[in-house]
Amino acid sequence: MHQEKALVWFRRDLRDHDHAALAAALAEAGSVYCAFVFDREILDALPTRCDRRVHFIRESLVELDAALRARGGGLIVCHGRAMKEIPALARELGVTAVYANRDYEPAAKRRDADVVAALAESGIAFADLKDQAIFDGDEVLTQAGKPFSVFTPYKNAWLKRLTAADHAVASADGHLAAIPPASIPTLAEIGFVESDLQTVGILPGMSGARQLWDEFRAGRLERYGALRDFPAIKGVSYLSVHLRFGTISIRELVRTALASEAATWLNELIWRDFYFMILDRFPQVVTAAFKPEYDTIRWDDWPEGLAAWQQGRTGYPLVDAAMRQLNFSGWMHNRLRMVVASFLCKDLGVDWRLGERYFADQLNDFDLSANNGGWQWAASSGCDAQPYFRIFNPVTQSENFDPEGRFIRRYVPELARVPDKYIHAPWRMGRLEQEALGIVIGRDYPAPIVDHAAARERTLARYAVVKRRD
DNA sequence: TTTTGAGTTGTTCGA
DNA sequence: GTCGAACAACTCAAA
Repeated sequence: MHQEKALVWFRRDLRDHDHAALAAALAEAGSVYCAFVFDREILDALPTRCDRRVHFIRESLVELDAALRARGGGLIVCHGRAMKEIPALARELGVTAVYANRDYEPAAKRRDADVVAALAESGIAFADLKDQAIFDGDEVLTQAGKPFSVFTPYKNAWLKRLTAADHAVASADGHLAAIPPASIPTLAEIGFVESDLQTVGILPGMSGARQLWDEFRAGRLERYGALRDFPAIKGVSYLSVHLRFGTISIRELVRTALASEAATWLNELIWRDFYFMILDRFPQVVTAAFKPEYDTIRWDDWPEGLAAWQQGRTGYPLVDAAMRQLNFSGWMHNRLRMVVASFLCKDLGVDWRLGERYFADQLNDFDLSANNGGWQWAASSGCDAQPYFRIFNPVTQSENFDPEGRFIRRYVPELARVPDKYIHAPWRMGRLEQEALGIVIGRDYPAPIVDHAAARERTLARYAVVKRRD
């Protein structure tokens, strides 16, 4: 296929290297334009006008534009409905094809189908490329040709299928079309205000990704398996937001993980593919349980419980510290995502979808596939082949993964003076001791909102409806 | 078709 | 406090 002029539509892939759609366009077209659309359909649905993700995207676009300009091109940035803007821009530029990287979310698929139809009316081709994932939903299948629903056999098949070509750099020589000077809208121009991105230490763009990646690769990749479960320790990569917006290439991460024999970290990257696959092949998970029988569970309608969880005042220090980390920074350690998700579903008895929604609003790295997969796993309604379901004990998790309470004290400063012995369950302190420390439970820090042992019994009863009955 | 081995991250109990 | 077994008990995926 040869195109005279082509347009690359950037979405969640804000980089100019190792980029499948850009490489394909450069290889196949004489001249390539680049564009991004601030999609009103997405922006208007956000709950507030101060959003770190919009801020992150905007700053990343400035850097992407500069990188493209250094190569003789530049980025055209529109603000409107993508399904109108992209076909209109394609016609205006006179391109014969639009290239984009494939997206697996149901809403994105519908949008892209609309764009394809509108382009077709003008005789313009649309090519979507695999870029977000190493393997698409139809590439790693069971011997019966069906998608996997259990991770480990999926992972084994994924690894068996992998060749160097699957993680090769996507690059091509070609010509970027020159465009007039930068016209990237400010946040104010798209109806948003500045966020505290810098304050919470997030560096956007390819340069921000590069800095984190260099640091992780040089010093921590090898120790990831040993340190990843401790939220007080700098053990993980912190690259999630960059993977979300494509400021770093998944292929580069996989290449390095393989070369370093960093199997535990590679597993996490395979989980990412797994949940892309699940969302692609089972789009009903967006609203329903992956295992349908779990939709017969009756959840409690408890707005005050949900609010206490959201605001980090459940009286369980690790849960509260984790939620406050999320509220403060837009990020939460993965171990804690499991702890707080389990707490909402299995201690408070609240529908996992409400927790999923809160994470969707708060997480800088929010990705529908991974967030939904994680919540369904925590609620036991998702992809987990265990014959029974797990109920995390929030105190035991705290003792195991924040043994000295360092993480707790960082985000729940009112407990700073509580001795290590009681930091995981401060209500166990005697009244006199509480008063001596000046931390009275119920006055200076909440009493536990539920008793875990009792909540556990209620959950066992609540979940009994999913048992097979003969 | 039937059988077999195994499943991200756990908890509790009793020695 | 530590350790190993019991818990619960199903369904996936391959042989």
